Amino acid sequence: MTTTLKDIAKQLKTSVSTVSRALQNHPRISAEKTKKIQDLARELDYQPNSFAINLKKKTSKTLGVIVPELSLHFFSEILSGMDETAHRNGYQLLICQSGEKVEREKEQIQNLYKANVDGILVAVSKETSNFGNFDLLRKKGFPVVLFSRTHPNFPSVHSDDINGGFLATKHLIQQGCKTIAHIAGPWHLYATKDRQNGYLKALETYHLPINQSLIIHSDLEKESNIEAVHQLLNREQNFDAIFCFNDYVAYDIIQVLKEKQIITGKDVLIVGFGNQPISTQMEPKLTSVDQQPYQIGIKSIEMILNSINSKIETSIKQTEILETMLIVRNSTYH
Amino acid sequence: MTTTLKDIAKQLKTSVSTVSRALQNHPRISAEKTKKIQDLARELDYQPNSFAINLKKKTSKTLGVIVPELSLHFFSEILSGMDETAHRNGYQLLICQSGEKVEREKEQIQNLYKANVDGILVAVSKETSNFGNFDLLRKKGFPVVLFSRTHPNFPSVHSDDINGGFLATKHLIQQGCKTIAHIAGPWHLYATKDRQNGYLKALETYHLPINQSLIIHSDLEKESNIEAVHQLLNREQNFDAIFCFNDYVAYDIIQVLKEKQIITGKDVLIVGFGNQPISTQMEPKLTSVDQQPYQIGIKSIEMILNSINSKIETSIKQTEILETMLIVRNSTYH
DNA sequence: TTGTAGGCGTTATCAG
DNA sequence: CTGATAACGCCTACAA
Repeated sequence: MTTTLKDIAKQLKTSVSTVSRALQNHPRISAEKTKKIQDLARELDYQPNSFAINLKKKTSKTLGVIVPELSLHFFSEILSGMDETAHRNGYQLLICQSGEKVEREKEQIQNLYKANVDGILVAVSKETSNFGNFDLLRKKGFPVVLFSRTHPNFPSVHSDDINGGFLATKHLIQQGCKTIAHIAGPWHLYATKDRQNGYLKALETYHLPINQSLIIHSDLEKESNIEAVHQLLNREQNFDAIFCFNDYVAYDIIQVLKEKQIITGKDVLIVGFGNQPISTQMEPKLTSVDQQPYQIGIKSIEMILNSINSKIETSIKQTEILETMLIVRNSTYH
Repeated sequence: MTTTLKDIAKQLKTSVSTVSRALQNHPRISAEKTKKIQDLARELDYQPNSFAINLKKKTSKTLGVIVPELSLHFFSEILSGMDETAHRNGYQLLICQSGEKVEREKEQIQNLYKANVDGILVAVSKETSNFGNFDLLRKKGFPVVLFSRTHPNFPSVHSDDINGGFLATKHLIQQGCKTIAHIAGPWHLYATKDRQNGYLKALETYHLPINQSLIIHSDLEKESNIEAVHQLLNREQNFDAIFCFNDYVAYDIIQVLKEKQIITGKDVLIVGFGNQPISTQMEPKLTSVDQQPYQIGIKSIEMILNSINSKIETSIKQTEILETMLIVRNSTYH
């Protein structure tokens, strides 16, 4: 049996409320009695029942987090930052994954809501195009923060992908490249537009022609990536660089180039995005844009705690955009 | 305001208990009334208050999980399996990390315990040598399952590292290697002993001499790994293969060999352990022992649910050992 | 300074 | 079939 306030009260022949107060160091309880109570509590290894406290206080000090895929390094890095920050603030994390399925995502939102978490953070699944679920929550004044995979209508934390795309492309231009291709992601991801816009902006800024046939969209699956390079290779016009939507795309691309005896970093320069572990593990090491996932985690928690703690209208649209930076490695540097 | 049973009762001029029963499809409530109540509940978007239910039922349908590092792929893969299985069984996961610190681990155990989770799963931190915290919990009859980083006195789920080491070494022997070095992990990890024992067993089985100077321990940090190869290279006697404690060690080793113009897969064969993404991303691709982390996650949850649901003494020592298998790639195959 | 009483939202027991 | 009533463990006016 776990010990309760009542147990302590009974043993000390006092009342539950006195015990409760003593344990909270309430000033109006005599020092003597307080000590006695606290000692006994320690002795009996008293643990306040969180259910009762939650019920009373209507708060669980728990936040729900939904990620598409727990095992994607980018997300686990974010979670790491979240965990750190949440704990520093006395919160715990109820973490679950959507598996990139809208249905599952919806279900998880329900679960978390039912579990009475104090707020929900989510990186939306690839499939999600309808944000009704989130809107419903917000309508109820329930704190929601989107991170990484976001939507302009919600409080969000994500990296500055536009500038990331710009930096990547600018770097290629400065390395002397004239014909820079871009393998873009699927349209429904916000990041796709942003990275592509950064790419376009750099071309404009440095007065290079924009050629739509140099922009190829991939659904990010391996086959699609390979198909994308082939498309580029089959054009009559040559290219001397590729800015890839992410590091995994870059990896796949480079494998194909290798087969064709095209040397990355010399014949063709490649830049990835995400600065994932793969970028330093592959050969050649990949120049990539860092997104500070750990920081994304920290900022997301801070934002939601902010909206939980301020009784102010939580619907103020808030967006935190984290700086991206280019990490130069051998794939663009000979 | 969120709606409660009382609200519904009031509107329908009935009692709270009737509403409660109707919502649970209790057989002794008239079909008509049940329908009316359920309809209104849906309309008002009634959500049962989990705090109250938990308080009443003394169970939270929540499991606590502690991992050393959320962003290590091996663990996030395990978590993925856990999440899947937990949800299928109606449980949620409170996930946190120890950062490989005993202090932090202890704190997290306390947090989870206070949060009234129904059980705790943990992969112990590297620093942990004293299992007192876990013993305390077990003494109270509190369900604890260790996974991956385990201890023989507790219910555990981990991979068959002995056989993994055996398979890896046997493979090297069958590839014709005669002088096989082993870069082992730090002693306090159980896996270290197991993998090394597997290695020794294979040498014995195939009648190869055991040479202690071929076994070098590393603390798994990069410097330590590099130091380890150097030690091997400086021996008077040559070696033709290295079985590494894990894939990251293998990666570091291979980098050093490359610098020395020693060709992996030809001059020296290398086997890693873990079959992590890095093993297919590096060049050459690494032969490695797969540990089925996703399965570890599944089995761990099943084990703890088992001990939660069976009122039988939870202290039955239980151990689930998952099969390992060798994945052959270019680092041992020319 | 301390105790009593009521309530948080649900469930379960016991009458009716 | 339905409705009080108590209880889960804790907190907090309000009294004393």
